[in-house]
Amino acid sequence: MTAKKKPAPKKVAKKEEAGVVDIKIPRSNKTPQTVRGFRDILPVDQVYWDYIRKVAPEIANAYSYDYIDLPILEEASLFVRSVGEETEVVNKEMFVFMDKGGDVVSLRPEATASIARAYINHGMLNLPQPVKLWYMGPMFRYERPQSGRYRQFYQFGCEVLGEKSPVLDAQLMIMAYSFCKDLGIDVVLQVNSLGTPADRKEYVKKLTSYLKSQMKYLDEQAQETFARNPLRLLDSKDEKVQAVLEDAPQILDHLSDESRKHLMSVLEYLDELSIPYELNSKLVRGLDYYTQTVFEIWGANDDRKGQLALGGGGRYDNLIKELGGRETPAAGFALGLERIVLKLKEKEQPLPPLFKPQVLVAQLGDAPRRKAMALFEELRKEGINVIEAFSKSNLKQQLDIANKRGVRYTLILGAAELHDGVVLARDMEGGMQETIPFKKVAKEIKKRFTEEYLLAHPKKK
RNA sequence: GCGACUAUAGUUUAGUGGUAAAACACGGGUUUGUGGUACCUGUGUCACGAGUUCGAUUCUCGUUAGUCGCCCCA
Repeated sequence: MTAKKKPAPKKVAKKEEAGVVDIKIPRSNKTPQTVRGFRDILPVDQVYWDYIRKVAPEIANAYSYDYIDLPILEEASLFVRSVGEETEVVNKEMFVFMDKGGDVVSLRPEATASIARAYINHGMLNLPQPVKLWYMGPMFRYERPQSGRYRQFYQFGCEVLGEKSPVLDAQLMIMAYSFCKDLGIDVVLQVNSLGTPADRKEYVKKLTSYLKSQMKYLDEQAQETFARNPLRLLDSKDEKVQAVLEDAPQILDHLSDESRKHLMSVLEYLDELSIPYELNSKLVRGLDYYTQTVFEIWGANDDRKGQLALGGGGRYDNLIKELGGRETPAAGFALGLERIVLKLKEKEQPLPPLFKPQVLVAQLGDAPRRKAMALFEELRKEGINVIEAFSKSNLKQQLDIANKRGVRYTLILGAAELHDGVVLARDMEGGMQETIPFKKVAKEIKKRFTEEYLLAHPKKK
């Protein structure tokens, strides 16, 4: 009576049959370069990433999302089943290859599919619902690089599974909005609903028959898109296409009562909190798993042309079932962090670094250096932002570094000071110097950096 | 995947058919104890490969990479 198990997919007998080849790694005398679309994010740019790494967990924690690490490599079939076979992401942008065992694997092009897989694999349906997860990490798509578009790019995303309440849709949008807002980026949400799969099917039928009557106004490329997925024509940037679409049926007019109610409820929450959004009936998303609410985050002053969405998301009530789990409603969003950084760089006020050195310990000679190192450790343990330049020997260089790093005080320790058991504290702003006994240094420095002191002596710049 | 443009020091740029210049940045120094100014000094196989030429960093072609548009997406 046991249901017949499907025979396990035949293991490919020989690697050769699977097309696995031993790759000879070419020897090159050229200086190595990063591969196309991949790049180093250098220390000068890390200040932006520091803020992102600070704000992302703040937002996630505030809404009770738990962090999850997901593998960068997955079975390629995961994405075919989730993102969709006919999507560009899957059929031409995935980093797919066969590993040495003959398995077809892919660098992840996005994380939602992995989240759904993890939810199923680990029986998260037995946890209190909804399960709220967030992640941050690199994604990979084999695309033509452009500004704000790399083959390795980073996403911050939040996913909520096991609950279909519209309040969660709204809350995800609020989170994405707040993330940008906290970083000082003005954004507007674009919101639409794709309804249930049945609604969507019905609408696509109507849209198709309308577009068929307009075929003569569509160019070859548009016709191709139409053949592949008529919905994709809706967000076309082509003016002619948009002209044709003016009289096209709107999806919002073809939602079932239930879908309409869901959307209205989402919008009411957004209205209540005065979150800026636009209802955009032409917003469709490139991933097949979306149902009901979909949204994107655009820069406040961007139009659709030439501007990239900072992020997007929506509801995917059928995905987990598609992947073999139980029917589980879910929703989520992801933000493109390179694009966030681009926005941060556009700001006129540069972001102040999160670590602001306060004091530099300078030393002259071997014995003073040993004492200076001990002093450095002491101040560090006291929580003072102290820096040093122990590899330098002359005072001039050390003061130069103190100046460039913008510390307020340089503590100078030479043979004379060592002998007297003091340091010379130089105020880098006025040039005033005073001697402080070793034992009092930490206390004195702290005193000078209390808030009252900073208020009375506002920082320069 | 398609189309266009670009490629000279770490960066931004000049320049020339006879093997390169400036500014800024960075390192060192201006008699080994005082920074933000000044002066001196160092740092380039002129992206890579081939062709034309007596000779190419300069002209031509190819490759690679970047930028922009399309496609698509974050």
